[in-house]
Amino acid sequence: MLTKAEQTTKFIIETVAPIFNQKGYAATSMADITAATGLTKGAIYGNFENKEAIAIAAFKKNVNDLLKQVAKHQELSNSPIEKLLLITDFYRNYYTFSMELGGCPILNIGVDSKNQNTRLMEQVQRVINKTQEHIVKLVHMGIEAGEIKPDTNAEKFARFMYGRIQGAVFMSQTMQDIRYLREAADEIDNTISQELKR
Amino acid sequence: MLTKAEQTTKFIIETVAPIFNQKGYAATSMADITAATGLTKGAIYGNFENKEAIAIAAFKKNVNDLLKQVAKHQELSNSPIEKLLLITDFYRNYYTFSMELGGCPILNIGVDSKNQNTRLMEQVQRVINKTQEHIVKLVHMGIEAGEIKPDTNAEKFARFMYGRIQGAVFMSQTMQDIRYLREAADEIDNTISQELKR
DNA sequence: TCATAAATATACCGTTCGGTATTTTTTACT
DNA sequence: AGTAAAAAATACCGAACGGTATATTTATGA
Repeated sequence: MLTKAEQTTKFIIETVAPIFNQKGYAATSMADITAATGLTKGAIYGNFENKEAIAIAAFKKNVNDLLKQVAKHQELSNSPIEKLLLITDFYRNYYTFSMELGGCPILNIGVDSKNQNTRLMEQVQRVINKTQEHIVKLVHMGIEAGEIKPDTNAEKFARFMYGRIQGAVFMSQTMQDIRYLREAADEIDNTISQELKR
Repeated sequence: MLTKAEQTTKFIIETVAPIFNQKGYAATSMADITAATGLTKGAIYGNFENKEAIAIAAFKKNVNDLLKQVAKHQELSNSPIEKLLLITDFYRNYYTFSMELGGCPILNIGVDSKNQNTRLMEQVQRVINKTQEHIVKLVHMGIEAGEIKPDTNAEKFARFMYGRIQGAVFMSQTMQDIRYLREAADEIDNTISQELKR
């Protein structure tokens, strides 16, 4: 069972996570946080050391929600190559999904924290590395399972896949046009079936 | 000849352009601006209506520098398809180039201004549309010149090309890894020669 | 050179910033 | 029910925020 403080901490994070994601670290004020939560500064600072700690917790929450959904979507198949296709399939509907988070946290916090907030920046890089390593692992498993060509450069493919998706995420978000994501997903699928599949 | 005020205005823009690009609108303070320029607030506000006007001027300056260089690079050939390849070639070295601007202005200001500063946001969308329309025009010219397959979907290709590049820009900038840009450029070149070229 | 206008500096405005010490309220346990 | 501990509210801090009215300096042209 959660203590009162733990409940409040959770409540604060869940409430301010989309705000930090939308507005960024510097543009989100303590007043924004108290207004959104209905709590006073005393309550906020009783649960967090400072503003940065809230921002980091909010980012982790957003990323966790995101990665959990991506992981869940991959459970629909046991085949490594199918799992890769399920990742792209997730991003086909990412426009709507990310709206609830206040945009894509990787993109938003990545750009926002660059040369600004080192701690947040490190978190972003950690998540990107982790995700790419997951793709690499899937490729290697696909190779072992005989689904994927053995000479595939897994790391290079991971960079392609992640970079292609993030570009589409940025374009869709900025131009408010879902096509960028759909077309990127289709293209990655084509690459998988034409260049990876053996 | 420029008046004193025009010189100062120009000096302010050139000095603060990389700062606004790095830190974003909210995180750049008037104190940052006075410190960087060595001028006082009186001088700044004598030349600009408010902080937003400085931010917009700075963004336009950065974009102008960028687009001018891209345009210049395309002058190396008269062939539409070669011009497309020259655009990707420009982005091969964009990592170093964009460093001087404080990162990619389209990416940085696009993400920063989203749901924050409408005026800046509109500027970003305008620039993206303009650039994509330029790519569309090149494709159409390539078709007319018999260089490009007539059934090419120019708009879709423009979305692919721009989205692919911006994704690589984000990844290279965030992960401080030039490979994303190089590999994206190579891939776009392959697409051009394999799917567009007739 | 001298008056005028343009440009810049100074000093200050009210507000908001992140953060904290203290008081009050609520919770949990005997 | 009473009490100790935990949690939240209040009231405040100094600093920084964007912006402005006014004074001072600098440039310009007769």
